[in-house]
Amino acid sequence: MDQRTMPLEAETKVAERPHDHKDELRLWLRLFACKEVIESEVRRRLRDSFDVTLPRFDLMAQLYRAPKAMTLGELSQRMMVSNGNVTGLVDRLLEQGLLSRRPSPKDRRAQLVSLTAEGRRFFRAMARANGDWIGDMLADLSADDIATLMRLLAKTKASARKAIGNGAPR
Amino acid sequence: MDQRTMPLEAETKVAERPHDHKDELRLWLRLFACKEVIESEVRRRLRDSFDVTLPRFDLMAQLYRAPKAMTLGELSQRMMVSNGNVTGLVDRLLEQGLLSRRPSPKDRRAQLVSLTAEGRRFFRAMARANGDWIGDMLADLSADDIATLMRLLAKTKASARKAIGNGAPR
DNA sequence: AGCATTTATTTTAGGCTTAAAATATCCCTT
DNA sequence: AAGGGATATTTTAAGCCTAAAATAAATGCT
Repeated sequence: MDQRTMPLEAETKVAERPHDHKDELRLWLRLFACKEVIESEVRRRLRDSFDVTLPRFDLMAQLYRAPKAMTLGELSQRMMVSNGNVTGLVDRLLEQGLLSRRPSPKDRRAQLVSLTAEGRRFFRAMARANGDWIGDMLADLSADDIATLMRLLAKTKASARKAIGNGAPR
Repeated sequence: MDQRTMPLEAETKVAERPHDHKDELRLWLRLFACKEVIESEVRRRLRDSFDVTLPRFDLMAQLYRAPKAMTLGELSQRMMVSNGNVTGLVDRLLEQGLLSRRPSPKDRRAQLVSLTAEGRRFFRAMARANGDWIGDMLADLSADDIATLMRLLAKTKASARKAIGNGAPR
């Protein structure tokens, strides 16, 4: 990388006298707390108003926005959760009559799931409420605040991915 | 609020033609995704390097930073999780010898838990590693970026709390 | 003292989540 | 066509998490 200034500094920075990362840690804690406040309220309202959990809402959102029926594998990828997780969620949504399931015509291992008519209606109602809730909760942010946050959170995510290895492996 | 233009607009805004809150929703999704990238990596590394879960790490952090031993109730309040949750976490940490437990001298219902010497050693090692991980993951953010994010995330949290009822009930 | 209320904790029932193992099927190479 | 590796899904075991009910002890009121 970039070692135009003081090669010795570059060495000692990591090995000898690491910073305490205090500001970064505080930022991480604040990010987490911020997300926690919003998420826990969304979960509570989904439960109270619709008797539904956030994971089920997320799964339905994926299906609602998808142009076609999806396999469980596609669902688990898009939701960024494990396969086994999706199996259970789909089972429970099937029981509720919100999803339908049919074997994939191309692959006998796979199954295609999609929302039923009732599932679509139900999701639309939830999505509208969810939009209102988020709009309310973020109402004190100006358009500028939102734009700045969008930019800096994208930068944050990119930085993390880079350090992790996703997106720019060392 | 600000109604210098078109008082009618202000009325219809909520009741009749609510905005779709698209920007707010996108911000919420990005905040969530950002947190998810960092958190899942921290969980993975805690497991791989220390064979420990994030909730156990969090619980130990509370005890480490506290000046005195704490009751389970205090723990659950500070961690913002349910009482029953703490019961299980404490059980498992006791099994591992990282915590000790004694009856409260003042209240026979309550118990005081604190880190054992081994628990303190172990937590210090984890905390150091955790600080390094977060420092690495957020390395591309400038001091300015961090300051701006701290400010706007505080504003975001305040806005959400206000809408929820915590901090400025309607 | 006696009784109701509150508080600290545990238990219970149910759902979410993962990693790893097990199944079933597909696809490619020979 | 037969075998071997890849892929889609389910199962399993373990842990996290909550709300609500159950216990046990403290507190307050009369």
